[in-house]
Amino acid sequence: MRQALENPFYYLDNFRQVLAWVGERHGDLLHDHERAFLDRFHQVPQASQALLVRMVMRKGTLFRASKLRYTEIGCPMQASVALIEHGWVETNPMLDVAQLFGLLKKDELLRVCGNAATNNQRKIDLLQAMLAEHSQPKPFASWCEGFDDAAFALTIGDLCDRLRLMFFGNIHQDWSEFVLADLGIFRYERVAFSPASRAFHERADVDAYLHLHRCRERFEAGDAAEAVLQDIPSTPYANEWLENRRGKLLLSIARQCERNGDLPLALRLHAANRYPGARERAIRVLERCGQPEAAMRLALTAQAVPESEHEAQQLQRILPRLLRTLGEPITRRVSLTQPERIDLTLPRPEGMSVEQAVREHLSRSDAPVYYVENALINSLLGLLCWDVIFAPLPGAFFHPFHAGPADLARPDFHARRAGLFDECLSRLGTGEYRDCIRRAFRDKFGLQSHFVSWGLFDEALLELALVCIPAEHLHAFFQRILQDVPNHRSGLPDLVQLWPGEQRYRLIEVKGPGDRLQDNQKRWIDFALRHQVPIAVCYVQWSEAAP
DNA sequence: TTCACTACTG
DNA sequence: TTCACACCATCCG
DNA sequence: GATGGTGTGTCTCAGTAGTGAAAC
Ligand SMILES: [Mn+2]
Ligand SMILES: [Mn+2]
Repeated sequence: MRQALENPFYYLDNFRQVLAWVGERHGDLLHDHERAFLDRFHQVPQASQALLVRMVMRKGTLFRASKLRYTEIGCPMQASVALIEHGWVETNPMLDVAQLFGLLKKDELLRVCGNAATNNQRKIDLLQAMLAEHSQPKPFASWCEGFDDAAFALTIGDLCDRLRLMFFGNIHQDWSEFVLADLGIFRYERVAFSPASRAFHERADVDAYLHLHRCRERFEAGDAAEAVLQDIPSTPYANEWLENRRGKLLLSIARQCERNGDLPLALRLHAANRYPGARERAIRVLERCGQPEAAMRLALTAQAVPESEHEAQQLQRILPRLLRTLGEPITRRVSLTQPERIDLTLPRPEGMSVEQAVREHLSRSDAPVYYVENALINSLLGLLCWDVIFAPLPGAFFHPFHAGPADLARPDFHARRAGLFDECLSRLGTGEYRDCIRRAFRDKFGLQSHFVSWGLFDEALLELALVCIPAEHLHAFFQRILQDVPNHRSGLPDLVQLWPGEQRYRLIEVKGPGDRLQDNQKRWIDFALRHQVPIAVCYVQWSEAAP
């Protein structure tokens, strides 16, 4: 049964709220015709407004009247009149064969094209047959003579995407955020950000975001790299956030060039890209096209000032290989201290992961084991530093549906809040951190946070963790994560075992047959060994052969 | 007839 | 729009 | 065995209706 909201036009209210919000805060970033839409929208009948919003919220831009039946709207033909007058919706649109296929059911398609098509073939094969036969688009009514139905095309989808982007500051949050929040499915922290807060300050930035997004969609849809590249600016954006997005897209396009064998283009793109990881790819491409000297030069440049621990780690593998290629002497790497190794032979569990099997095997009544991966440490960090993470710094929050600050993944995330974080983490030195975490757990329970996984994390585990994990360890964990949130929030071991009687714990990374430590896991292991954090790697073999 | 998958809903 | 694992190819001692 | 790379499944709110294809 569906939950009931008292207002059947709830979605229209939400849409109006976005229009008002954007009009108030982003009015100067709108063109005249866009502002005119905001004004005129309120002047059409309510049923027409509602029908438009229903279309905006649904997938695609083409709809049949028979599929637009809503009790609160009534007759869609009648409601569409005002929308067509304003040009927001087009009636009887031209449709090519592919669009027609999206609109009609299979038996209807067979009626439309009474040719050699038979009911036996699948719909996708029918499309192939019809594509060859009908190349010209036709209006819906011409395709479907004798159908008692009409078709509409939404023409303001792009404008609504723009408004949504200006409201949320990203393209992946959609109109359903409102109703999900109203129903209590997603609950968000209330952040006291200033009324002047907004996602964008320049229209050109909105344009650039939308443009990059379209380019990415084309690239992911299979458009040729060269074609997409022609539309991506070749010079950096002044806005650092957008430049980051440009760099990320260029990195994935250049990697596709690597796969296609276009190494010169890949190298050119990587070399000009400041996005993290691009320099490493440039080194690898140079290595691959037989330029070990150039690869070595770039690798040494990188080693002098590595952009991240990840890059330094890659270089430790790349540099010896390059030295060998160049015939230079290799200094053997000193083998670092290794984590404790556990070898287990277990019966292959059915319907259970290898991590769960090890969890059950190692669990004791006085030392339970939890399968937490990144959730435990990140959640403790998110709870202790809740108020810092949700502090209303300029530009960090600008709508009611944030699970974290907008600059969470930026390099200066920690630096911008250094004082606040220092003060917050200092509580780990006094013992008041436990009550602080408990209080956040109770007060904030269920509120969306990028750091806190409420589902994988209950109060029993919280108490055990607070008893068993020393404050100094928590401090070291948190510092490392905050130093580079996107790179360091992952790679933590699968399991944690807690001995409340002895106030100790250990982390256990499980490796089944064929699995091996990943780079980010190795970096966490190195960290743990440096900080005397008990850590083990558990290698599992199956005691019987696979059936 | 059943089942898998998608779009839609609040 | 994430993260971790499963699996494959290649190279090397 | 070490390394690099690619593909896959898991997430997504839970429940419902519609569609199309496979099972029977
Ligand atoms: Mn894992
Ligand atoms: Mn593991």
